Amino acid sequence: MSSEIRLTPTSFIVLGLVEAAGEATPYDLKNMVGASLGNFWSLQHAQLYSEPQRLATAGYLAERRETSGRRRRHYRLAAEGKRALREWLAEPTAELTEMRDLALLKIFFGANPVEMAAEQVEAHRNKLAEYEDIMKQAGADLPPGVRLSLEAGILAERTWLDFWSRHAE
Amino acid sequence: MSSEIRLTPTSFIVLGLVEAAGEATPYDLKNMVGASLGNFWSLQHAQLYSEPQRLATAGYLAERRETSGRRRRHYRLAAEGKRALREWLAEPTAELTEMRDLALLKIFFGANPVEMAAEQVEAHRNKLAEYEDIMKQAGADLPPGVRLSLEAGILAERTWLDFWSRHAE
DNA sequence: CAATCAATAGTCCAGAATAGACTGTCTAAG
DNA sequence: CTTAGACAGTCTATTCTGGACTATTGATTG
Repeated sequence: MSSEIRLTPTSFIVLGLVEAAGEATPYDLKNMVGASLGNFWSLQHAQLYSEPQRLATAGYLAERRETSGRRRRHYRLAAEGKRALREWLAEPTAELTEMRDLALLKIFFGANPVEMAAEQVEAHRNKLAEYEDIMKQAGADLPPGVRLSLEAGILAERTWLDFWSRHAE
Repeated sequence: MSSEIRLTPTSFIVLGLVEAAGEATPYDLKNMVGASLGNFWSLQHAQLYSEPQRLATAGYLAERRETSGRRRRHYRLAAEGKRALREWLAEPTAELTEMRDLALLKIFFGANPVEMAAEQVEAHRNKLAEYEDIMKQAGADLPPGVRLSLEAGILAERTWLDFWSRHAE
C-alpha cells in the first residue's frame, strides 16, 4: 500500500508479465523476458529484482516469500496492480518508436557505411531468422498480441536487412 | 587530461557534434541535436551541459569560458577527443537496433491494436512527412552520413506506417 | 525611456536505469 | 563426496531521465 511511486514502462512490463504468469519469481520474469519481450525491449535482469519490490511496497503486487532454502520471492498481482495495468493498456499512445542504433549513429558522424554494413547484414539476418523460426514453430498458438509484436519485429528486421544490404555492395 | 572516464554513446555524440561545429556551446549542441540526430537518438538537454564538462576534465575537449554576461562555455575538440572519435568511428559494430515502442509494448500485453493504430498511423505519417520534407529541401547538400541516416529514418517510418495502417481498418 | 514579454541559455535534483562484478544454492555425474 | 554447471539473487558506481527552476538578452510598445 501507500507511497505513491512513478509507474514507468518497466513497471508495466513487470505487472504484465506477472499477470500472464499468475505468480512469478524475478527469475521467472527474467526467463519470460528473454524468451519474448527482450527481443524488442531490453531490460537489465537486476531490475526484475528491484522493480517488483518497489511495486510490492506500493501495493501493486503481493509478495510471498519462501521461508527456507533460496527464500525466493513470489509475486502476484494485487487489485491495485490489475487496475493500473488495465488502465495503461486501455490508453493509446501517440509516442513513436524510439530507436537507438549504434551503427546508424556512426554513419551519421561519417563512418564508412560499407564497413559497417557487413557486420550489420549478418546480425540482422540472424535476428530475422530467429524471429521467423519462432513464428513458424509457435506462431499459431501465440496470444494475438504477442504474435502481432513478433510480426512487427520481423517487419522491422526485414527493413534493416534491406537497408544494410543495399550499402554492402 | 587525467582521470579516465567511460565513453558512452552520449560522449561520442558530443564529440561528433563539436567536431562538426568546430566550436560549440551546449546550447548550440542542443540545437544541432534537435535538428538532426534527435530524430533517432533522444537526449536530455541537461546532458549536453554535463557531458562536455566530463569530457573536458578528462582531456577530450578544450573549454573556453566567457568572462562576462552568460559566461557561456565554448568547447572544441582536443587531440585526445579527435583520436577517440576517429577510433570509435572506425570500429564497426554488430550491435542491433534497439527499439522501444510503447504502442508495441501495450499490444504485446493485450491492448487493442485497432485503437492503438489510429494514433500511431497519425504520428508516423507526420514524422515521415517531416523527414521527406527535409530530404526534399536539403537532401542534396547534406553530408553523406547525415543523408544516409535520414534515408534510414524514412525507411523505418514507412515500415511502421505500413504496419499500423494494416491494423487500423 | 521603462516595462514587459518572448526567446535564449543554463542549472539543479530526485529518482530510475545501466553495466557488470559478485555471491550463494542446488543437482547430477564421476 | 566433490565438483561443475545451471540456477538464483545481490550489490555498487555511474549514467540517464524528467522536469522544475533561474537568469540573461533582445525586441516591442506605451
